[in-house]
Amino acid sequence: MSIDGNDVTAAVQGARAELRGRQIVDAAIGLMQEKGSNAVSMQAIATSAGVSVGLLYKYFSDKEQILLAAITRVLGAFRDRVPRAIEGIEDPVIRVTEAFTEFCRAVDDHRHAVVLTYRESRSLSRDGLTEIQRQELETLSPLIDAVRGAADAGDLRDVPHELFAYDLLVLAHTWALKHWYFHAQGLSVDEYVQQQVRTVVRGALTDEAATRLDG
Amino acid sequence: MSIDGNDVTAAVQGARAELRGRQIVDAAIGLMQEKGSNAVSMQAIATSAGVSVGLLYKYFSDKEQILLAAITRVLGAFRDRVPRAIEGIEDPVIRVTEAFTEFCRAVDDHRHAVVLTYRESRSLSRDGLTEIQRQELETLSPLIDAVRGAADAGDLRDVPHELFAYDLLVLAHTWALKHWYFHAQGLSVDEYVQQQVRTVVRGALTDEAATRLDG
Amino acid sequence: MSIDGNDVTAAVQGARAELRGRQIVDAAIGLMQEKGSNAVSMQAIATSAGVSVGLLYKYFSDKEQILLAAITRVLGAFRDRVPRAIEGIEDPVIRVTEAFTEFCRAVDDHRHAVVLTYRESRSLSRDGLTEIQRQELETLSPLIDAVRGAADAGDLRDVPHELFAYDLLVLAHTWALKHWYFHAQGLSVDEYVQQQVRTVVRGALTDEAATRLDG
Amino acid sequence: MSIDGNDVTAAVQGARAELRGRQIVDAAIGLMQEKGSNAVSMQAIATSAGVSVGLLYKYFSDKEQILLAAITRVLGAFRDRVPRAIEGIEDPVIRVTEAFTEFCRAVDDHRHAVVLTYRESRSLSRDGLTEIQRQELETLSPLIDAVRGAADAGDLRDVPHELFAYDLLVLAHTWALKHWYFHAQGLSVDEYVQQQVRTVVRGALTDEAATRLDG
DNA sequence: TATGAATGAGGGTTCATTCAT
DNA sequence: AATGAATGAACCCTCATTCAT
Repeated sequence: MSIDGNDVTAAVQGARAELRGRQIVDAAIGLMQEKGSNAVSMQAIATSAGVSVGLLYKYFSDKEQILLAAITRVLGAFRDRVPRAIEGIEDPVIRVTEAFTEFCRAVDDHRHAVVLTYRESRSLSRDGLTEIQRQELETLSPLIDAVRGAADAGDLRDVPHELFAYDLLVLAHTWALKHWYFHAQGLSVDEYVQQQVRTVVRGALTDEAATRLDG
Repeated sequence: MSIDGNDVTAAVQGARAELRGRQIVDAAIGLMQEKGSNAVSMQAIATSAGVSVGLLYKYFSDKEQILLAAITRVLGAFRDRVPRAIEGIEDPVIRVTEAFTEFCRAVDDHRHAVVLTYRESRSLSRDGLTEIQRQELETLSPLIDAVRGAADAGDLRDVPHELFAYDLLVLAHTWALKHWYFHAQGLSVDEYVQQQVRTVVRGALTDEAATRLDG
Repeated sequence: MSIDGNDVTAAVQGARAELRGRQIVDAAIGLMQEKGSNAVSMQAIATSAGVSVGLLYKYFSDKEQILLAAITRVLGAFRDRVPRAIEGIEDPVIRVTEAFTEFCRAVDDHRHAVVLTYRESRSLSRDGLTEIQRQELETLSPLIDAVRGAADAGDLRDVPHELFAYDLLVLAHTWALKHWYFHAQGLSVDEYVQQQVRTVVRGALTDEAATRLDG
Repeated sequence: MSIDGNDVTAAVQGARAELRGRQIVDAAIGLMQEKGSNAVSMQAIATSAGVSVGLLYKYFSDKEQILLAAITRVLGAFRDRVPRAIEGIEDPVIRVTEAFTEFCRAVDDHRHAVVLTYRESRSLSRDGLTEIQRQELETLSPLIDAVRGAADAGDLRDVPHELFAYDLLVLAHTWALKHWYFHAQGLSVDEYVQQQVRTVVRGALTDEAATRLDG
């Protein structure tokens, strides 16, 4: 089997198309981070991506789709990184703390993008908003699993699993949302994680599990 | 001490001016609550406040000042309500839970405005943003005090006071930010508070204090 | 009864508003006549009317409303002039010829506007189009009345009344639509009318009525 | 005479070029017919013709040329169909009625395209417009011939030949331009033709010729 | 010959802000 | 003090046209 000219052409075009889409979304994320959301005009995205306004509409049907793609990219990273980080870890408690840790690190890597998720989501249509919320729930899912694992192992006090998992998610987001505060306190992300583990995670554990965590 | 005619006039004018300012900010908050912040145009604020567009600019130099005043008012409510709610309560643990509870209820009363604070903050000027952050710290202050009180009484595990207080603040905000989620779960604000107390506050207490909370 | 300041103010404002509306529609008609329909941009209308783009939207909700108002103005003139022109004329045949004559003269006075009606009507929404068609039927109505009058007097051959009236309307429009042709033939509007009467109207009459017309 | 390889190539290319041009114009006409002329974008024409946008510009220098070619094709059909339809008919009066009938049927086959001719003509350049007018006169020509034939045979009252012929042309166009009206009246194209013949053509005939028509 | 990605001027529309009254 | 008519820059989006491949 050989690859003929058309296939090559198609492949090249596909690759270029992908590249363009990435360029545009990157530009959008970049702008959203540094400027007020108002500044994220199609013109600004085009300029920042180094393409024309018209081309934007070849790759995305309208502005909302660009926003959606940008947010999706960030949330996708969260969804994928957390399960991978706790792969192979046996201790249910460590699975929880490591899931939270990785989530916080992912947030740290996309700090501005997380902020923009909170800021831009309401400028989406109802459908777009629903889609983003669905994706956020996907990022919650690995946390819930880890928490349930700990609960099944008898390591958790009697706390509502989903709420506890959601708290972990929110407190990971908080690292981005309130970075101005923690930064003023001279806190690094690792210190932040460690303190939150000591404060929130440890508090949800049974004494036995807590001893294991401390040890 | 005598009050002459000019003073009276000035006083009346001052009172009227204050009234006008209040009217305008009320209108702005009202619009923010019910409509998407898209609806918060100067024209909409003017109409809703029952004044002319021109008059808005007599009381506020530009739109940012109105937004700032609106956010300030909401944050002010948080700052004032929490200390008042725990006035006279003796038990340090109950002071913490009640402070948190009141904070959540205040958030519930201004749900959309809280969301808007997160959403609009980056459209403010740097100065405006700094001012909002300063005010947020003021709302944090009563929570820190309550937490310190519990710590001083020996009711707290070894957790960082400020971070713990900040978590409570964030989780109060979360009631507004993630209301779509909790609403889908059929959670009322009181149930939310109760579960968060069980999950986060209880976990920060010593065994002795926890027993007191449960009892 | 006296007119107080507010009434005066309101009256003045009302007059100014009316003036503005007229200005804008005049500008729109002017542009539509001389340029291709593409050239009738909101910017062009604004410039031609001597106002800003923004102001256009204070008086008309969107572009379609301006177009609609322009067409309505022209059709209104047709509707009003024809009945007035045949007021007091007794002879049913003369009423028909005079109605047609006046219609043609009205068309001649608004030649370009008639052309624009044909040209722009399809850029309207379905509702707008329906409205224009309704108005065109109003301009047809006096012609139908005149034709029926002649028919009732026994002056008409057996021709379908409405179609005959509609033919007269169309042939009046034709003076505008095909002016390039008649102009090349050196025909004046009065000569055009006279020839059409001889050709179309006379042919619809009974011999007796035709003799009366010729006489 | 010999045809060498290059000639063959050139001939094939010429044929292909002609085919392409036809494809494109067909697509343009098709779009004009079914959609509002809004849909007639270069992209839409290309897609509908099954070629690329770029190729359009190999065959036509710009959009106006495509529009022009499309209108030309439609008018060409009118020019050709009418003489063919009355070929071999002897009676001068029947030649007139049949010419009109065929014209109306041709209009009915291209209803939207006729409307578009009226609508788009002013968006053409002056040269383009002149060309269209010249072509319209070509479609008038067979009607004039038929009318002159009837006049020469003494079948016509004293009516201006050209104007009468032009009226027939305009009333044929009217079937398209005012289709909304006739459609609302439940009129088919054949009924329309029959009524117009009774109203307009019959009225231009001498009594003797009219009797022949009725018989 | 044929493609379609890329351009950018121009379209309609909104809205914070100003100023004559 | 108060109005609201007026402004115009900026928004999102479309489409005729070009050109590297």
